[in-house]
Amino acid sequence: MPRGGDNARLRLRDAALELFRERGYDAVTAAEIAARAGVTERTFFRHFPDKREALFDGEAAFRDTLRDAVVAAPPNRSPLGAVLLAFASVEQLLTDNRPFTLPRAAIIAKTPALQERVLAKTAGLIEALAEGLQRRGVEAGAAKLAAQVGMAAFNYAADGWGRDPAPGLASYLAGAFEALQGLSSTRQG
Amino acid sequence: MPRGGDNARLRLRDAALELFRERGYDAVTAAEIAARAGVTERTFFRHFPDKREALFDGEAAFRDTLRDAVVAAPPNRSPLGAVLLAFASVEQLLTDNRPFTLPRAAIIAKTPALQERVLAKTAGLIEALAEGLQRRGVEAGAAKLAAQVGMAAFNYAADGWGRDPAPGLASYLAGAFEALQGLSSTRQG
DNA sequence: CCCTTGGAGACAGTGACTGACAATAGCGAT
DNA sequence: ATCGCTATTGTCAGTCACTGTCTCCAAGGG
Repeated sequence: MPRGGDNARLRLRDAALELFRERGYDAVTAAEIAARAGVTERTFFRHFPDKREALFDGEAAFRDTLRDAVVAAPPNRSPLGAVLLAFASVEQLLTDNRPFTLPRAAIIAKTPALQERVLAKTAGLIEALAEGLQRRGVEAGAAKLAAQVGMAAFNYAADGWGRDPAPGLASYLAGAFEALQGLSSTRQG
Repeated sequence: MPRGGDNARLRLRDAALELFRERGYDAVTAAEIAARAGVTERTFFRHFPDKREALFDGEAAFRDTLRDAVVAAPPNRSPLGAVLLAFASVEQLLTDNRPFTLPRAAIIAKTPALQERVLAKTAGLIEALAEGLQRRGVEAGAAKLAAQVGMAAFNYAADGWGRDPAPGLASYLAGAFEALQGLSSTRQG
């Protein structure tokens, strides 16, 4: 593999995050990102299929981790239980990545184009979860449904976790599971 | 309202659908759509914020209809019950629009960029459902959760309905509701 | 030492979108 | 009829995301 010690892809990713933080996503051109990384615009597009993707590097790996965690869940777990356990198992990973994901979230919150890409990534995660469930013998339709519901529960839990991480993600996930049961009852909290 | 008898927006929408069907989304330029509609490219972008949006004209109205249906559901309904009832109430509307949505779906299935936009529109629908639930007194977090779960159930139901419309959408929605209960049990269907 | 391989530069081109300004068509008021 | 008023469109110029193609160069293997 040519190209000396430094990895152009990493420099591009970092340069993009920096510039987006400084001036906002829309006000930064791909050429500027490339310049800060010390390469040409063409090279930027060799590493990332489009400008947005520079902010989502590594998502594929996370996707696979999550899918494998679903497969690895104890076989006596229900579909939804396996998904929630998988989310709980990546708590440490999510915590470690926070210094990177927090500023990223701030940028995304300001630009609709990036929010759209987040939705696409989320859909990819759901698909991976469903695939993991199918490997456990869950029927395709039920797997998709459970994956979607599990993702909704995770979002619900992550919302609380973001506000106060002390109780731990697992605790919030348990709360989300209970909230799910309440959705079918007329009694409202 | 100036401009003779014909509505440029409708012509643009129709022209876009035709051209996308003929040659695929990517191979059609905005200028070509405008030309077939008898206007200039600039006018196209006055009616639609971007090229994709030409395929999603009217979604905002559908969104409002669905939200109002949630609000109008009998007050004794559970959050999830209100959402599912709202979906059932638009069955006729969905059936009527099928001649338009079917070819559209074929185009979308072929182009990732449009699939991403579908996800954004779906997120908008979920938000509208959640807003309707909040107007019924459901707490914000629970409303979002119920809206997401309800949308997942609708997708599950619509999948079966698309394959065999005879039993009616409401019947499939009831089946989805039952499937939801099964997600927490180890027993798999 | 040559030859293969793959990342990177250079260059030109397409097409989505935007801002600014001018032109026109219908409409109500006079 | 005519004078504006306003909504809609045309025109033009420009930016920027993204792509194809060709060339160049560094490393590694024989």
